[in-house]
Formats: sequence, C-alpha cells, structure tokens
Amino acid sequence: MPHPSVSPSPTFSPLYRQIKSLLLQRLESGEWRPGEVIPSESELAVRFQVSQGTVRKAIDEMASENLLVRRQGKGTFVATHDDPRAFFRFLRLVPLAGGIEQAQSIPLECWRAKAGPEAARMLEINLSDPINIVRRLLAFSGKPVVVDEIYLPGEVFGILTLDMLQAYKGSLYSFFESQFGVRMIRAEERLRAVPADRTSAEMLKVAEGSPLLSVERVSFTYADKPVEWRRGLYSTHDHCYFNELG
Amino acid sequence: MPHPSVSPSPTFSPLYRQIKSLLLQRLESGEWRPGEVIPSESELAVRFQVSQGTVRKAIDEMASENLLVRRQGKGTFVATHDDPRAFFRFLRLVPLAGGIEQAQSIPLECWRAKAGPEAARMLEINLSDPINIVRRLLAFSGKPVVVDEIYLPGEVFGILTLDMLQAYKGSLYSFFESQFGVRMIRAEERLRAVPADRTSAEMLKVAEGSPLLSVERVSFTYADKPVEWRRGLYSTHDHCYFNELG
DNA sequence: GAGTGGTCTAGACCACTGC
DNA sequence: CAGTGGTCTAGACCACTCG
Repeated sequence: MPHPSVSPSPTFSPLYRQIKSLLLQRLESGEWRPGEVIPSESELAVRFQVSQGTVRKAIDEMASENLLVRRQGKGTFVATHDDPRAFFRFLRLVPLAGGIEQAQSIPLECWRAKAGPEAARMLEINLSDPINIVRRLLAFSGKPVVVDEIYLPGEVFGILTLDMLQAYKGSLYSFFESQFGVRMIRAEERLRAVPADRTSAEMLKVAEGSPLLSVERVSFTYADKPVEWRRGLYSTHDHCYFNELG
Repeated sequence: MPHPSVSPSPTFSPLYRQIKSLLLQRLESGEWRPGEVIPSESELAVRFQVSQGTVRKAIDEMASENLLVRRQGKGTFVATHDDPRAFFRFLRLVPLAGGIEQAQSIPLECWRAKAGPEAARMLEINLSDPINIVRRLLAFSGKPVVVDEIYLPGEVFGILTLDMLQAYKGSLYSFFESQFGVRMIRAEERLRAVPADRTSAEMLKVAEGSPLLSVERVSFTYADKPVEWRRGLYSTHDHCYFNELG
C-alpha cells in the first residue's frame, strides 16, 4: 500500500529520506545524545507509521555517514568520538616506520579573542564575535610532531579554559562532545608544504625554514554548520599524512 | 545459557555476499568491461536463483565501492575512469583561489627498467622484474604544478612507450583502462613536506630547497593487487591538496 | 509501451546479546 | 528466554529512459 505522505515529483523525496530527516532532527536537538541507544527499528516503524524496512533504509544511510552505529542484538547507537578506533578518522598521521603509537595532546595556551576576518569567514560568524583560541602540541612517543592553533566560536563553546582542557583525558573531539554537546561529523582539510617559522621550528625541534606540512581544517557539526577552524603544522620527519582514496 | 560449543558457521557468509563475489569474478575476469552494462537485476536474480532484493543488496555494496554505477531506467554499468567527474577522486589538488581548472598531463620520458628493492616491495613483485617508468609533468592553466615518477609492473602493462602516452587524450587511469584493461579501484597516499631538489625546482619553477608536498601513491586493482607506484612532488604555491574527512 | 532501477510493504527466519 | 539487528523472499507500484 503506498504511503499517503509521498507526493509526486518534482519535490519528490522518498519516504525513507523523510524518516531520515526526522531522525536527524532528534540528533540535532540533542534528544538522543552521543553514545545513547535510539529506539528499535520496529518501535520507530510503529511510531512513524511505516514499515520496518523503510526505517531500516533510513538508518542504513545514517550508519554509512557515521551518524549512527548498529550493534546486532543490542540496538542502534548515536555515534561518538569516544571510541578510540574513530581517532584515525580525523588525525591521519602514521609513523613512517610503521606500527602504532599513542598520541598525546598537550594544551599550551587558551585565550578569548575576537574573530578576525579569516576566522569569521571560516566559521561563518561575524567579525569581532567572541572566539576561543587554543594552542596545542601533539606528541607521539614523547616527541612533538604537530603544533596546532584551534579557533572555536564562543557562541557554541562558551568560555573555555586551559584548566578544562588539561583536566580532560581523551581526544579533543570527545571533550567537545561531552562538555559542550558539539559533535563533529565531517571536516575539510587543505594541505600545503611551508617553511618552518622560528617559533614552530623550536617547538617541533626542527631547523628554521625546513619544510613542514601545513594542515588547515574546518570541522562541521549537524546541518553543515562549521564549528572549528584549526591550522596545524606537522613535522613529517618521522611521520606522514596517510590518505586512502576510495 | 551459553550457546553450544559448536558455532554454526565460522565461515558464514550471507547470500548477497556470495552473489557479490560472483559478480566480482565477472569483473576481474574482464567478462564485463569498464563502461559496459551488466545484466539487469531481475535477470541476475533468475540466473543465480535468488530474489531480486538479494541481487540488489549485492549491487548496492558494489556501487558504494565505486565498482558499479546504477542509472535509473538504463541499467547498471561497470565503473570507468572516463567520467571526468571521477577525476578528482584520485587527484585531490584544487586552486587556492577557488574555481576549477583544467589539468594537462605532459609525459616527459618513458623507459623500461628493472625493479629496485623499493619498487619491488611496493608493487609486490620480485627484484629485477621488468617495470616501466614514466616521468610526467602536470600543469594547470599552463603552469607546472606536479612532477611525477610512475612505476608500472611489466607483467601487467607490457611495454609502454612515450608515443602511446602522448597520443592518448584523457587521464592516465582512463588510458590504462582502455589500453591494458587495468582498472584502479583504490589507492593509498602518503604525504610529507620535503625540500625541492634542483631538477624538480627547475621544472616546477620554484627555488631550490623550497618546500614541496611529496605524495607517494600505491594504486590497487581488483583483489587488492598493487599495480602502480608513483612519487610526486606538488608545488603548493597556488594549489593545495584537498581532503574531506567523513 | 516495455524495460530498467528505486521504493515500499509484510512476513518469515537467522544471528547475536543479555537477563 | 525475549528483544535486537541481519538476511531473504515475493509482490506491488513508482520514476526514469528510450524507441
């Protein structure tokens, strides 16, 4: 039996996509928080008055977009950055020698500022809107490899302090998720090769002017809203940026 | 109550995956060539004695892996590199200024050699096996941006000449596909920042020692067989390597 | 209009998890 | 054991393409 709410083209949207956007609303509103179970497929089917297969297809898409995680026998969960396997999704740095290393994030500074023209454009906020800036060092096996500057809109993150950052154990995105309810779902990175300036060179223990990998990232939360801009300099002496082209 | 110690099937594979590997066989054997239509879902369902939904699920997975392309009303086609939209899948270089540019591949040299230790390891072939080496320049809007050295196993590509490369209009992967029946389905890239050596600096018109983006790539065809290794140096003065993290 | 993929349904059974 | 997601089926109808 066809479903009544399916209208013919040109604004045609299949039923499972309508269900999908209903589910997305729940995620955006925070009704279902990261790590939590969502209702079972059969319950959602009853609630939305569609067949289980239609709910299933909606969830399938969201699972393939890393928004939900299915676990057979247990249920479907809202994706979270707590999972250490998800770490490599956003930090594509691997040792040249092979193997696995533990990354250590060392916050150096954290202050409040007003958005300059570049930050405002990247974060889609107004000039002089309040932002938080974090300077950070990333080390592998105790050796500094990345120095980062991270720009976070004050509207979303409120006031951030160095203490908060230093107290938290785990990844930055996991921190954002649990402390501010901000979940990063995708990011765009732009890579270039640049000469090391003096301060970066000192921190990464490389010669001034030697080549570094510049990585600029804009991260987005639901509805493609940009909520983080960061510029990092990567020392690629012992590590490389690994990318898989599918 | 614990389950009986005899697990039902450690090698359990759902029906649609078995169908999928049957379809993969057709692709690997070259029975269905890039760009061609494959039989319709209903015909495959009859042929394999399963329901259409099961065939559909197998094809769904292969479409999401860029092996097949569905076109409503027309049929399902073997994916090809001819499609210019697929170009950016493997060359993630965009102008800093924004906009779109036409890339131009300029083959410089092409010779036959024996695999050294590094090439042999990357291509999973034996030391001293015959390989083809191509040196190439990539230009955007007439300006040189990338200089490449490409290593291709002789077993797969036979003998390659500069004439063949220069005669072909289109991307390199499109060339490999049509001339040698080799279809690249995925690749791994490793990026570093390195100082420009003299010859590269001259070709890219940058100062010797200035930072360049080093991109090493291994490309794989069906069954994860490596069939290309390339080392490129990218000038990131006017362009950057763009990557989307999902 | 005939043939293709795309959506939706209803129901059956399997595999896994935890009580 | 009940409840979850995972697979498979059969059939209906929709949307698109092409002759």
